[in-house]
Amino acid sequence: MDPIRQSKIENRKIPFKPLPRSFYQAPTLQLAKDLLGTFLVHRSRGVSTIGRIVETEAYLQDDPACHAYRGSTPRTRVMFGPPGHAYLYFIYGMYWCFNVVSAPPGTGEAVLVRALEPIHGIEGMRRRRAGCGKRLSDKALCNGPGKLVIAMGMGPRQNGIDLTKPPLFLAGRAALGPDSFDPRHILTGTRIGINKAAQHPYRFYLRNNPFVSKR
DNA sequence: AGAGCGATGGCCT
DNA sequence: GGCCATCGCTCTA
Repeated sequence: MDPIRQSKIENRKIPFKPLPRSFYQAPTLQLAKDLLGTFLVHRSRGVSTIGRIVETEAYLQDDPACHAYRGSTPRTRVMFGPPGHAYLYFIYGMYWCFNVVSAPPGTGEAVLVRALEPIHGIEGMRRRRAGCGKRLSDKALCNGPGKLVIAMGMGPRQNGIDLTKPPLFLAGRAALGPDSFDPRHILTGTRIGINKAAQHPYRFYLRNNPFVSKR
């Protein structure tokens, strides 16, 4: 995004409104595509951090790669709850990953959010992501599931919370105005970093988008 | 540009 | 005890 447009977005009063519960009632594979182009908004201590979703992965109940494949456990309990809630899990002893719970209660499915385009609160993102002391580029802030959780100021506290109201919610594709999204730009591929059921085309991302984790 | 690898700790069998 | 929906660094090209 060009710097002029960027500063306009940074300066405007935040008009973003939460999507309703009905948005999350689509089948999980459909929801994974519907989430592309929507805005993840986190309001914390009076400031908003916003990223636009550019890459997702679907995890289905009958899918061996899905955490819920073997049924509900203490960790996966929220995946079996109502759709439109946050599921965050701890991975590799270091990182948290953010999912949108989908499917009706009793069915354990979710969509992993893998990458965001930074939209608002970018300097805050850079501060939270600056572990090594180097200044990260905008492209490097949210191009991975562990990275975006850090950049957005999220963590285990958000596990299980309702995404249809602040402080953490999604806003529709039109939030920046009409024509800011073209569904024909959605590409499909295989999921990243898994071994089981690796052949399923359950990854979705935007063509030529510089903020996805991997082309 | 891409392969290899260590860090690090919870979860589940 | 093995696995893991990751990341950042180093080494080779």
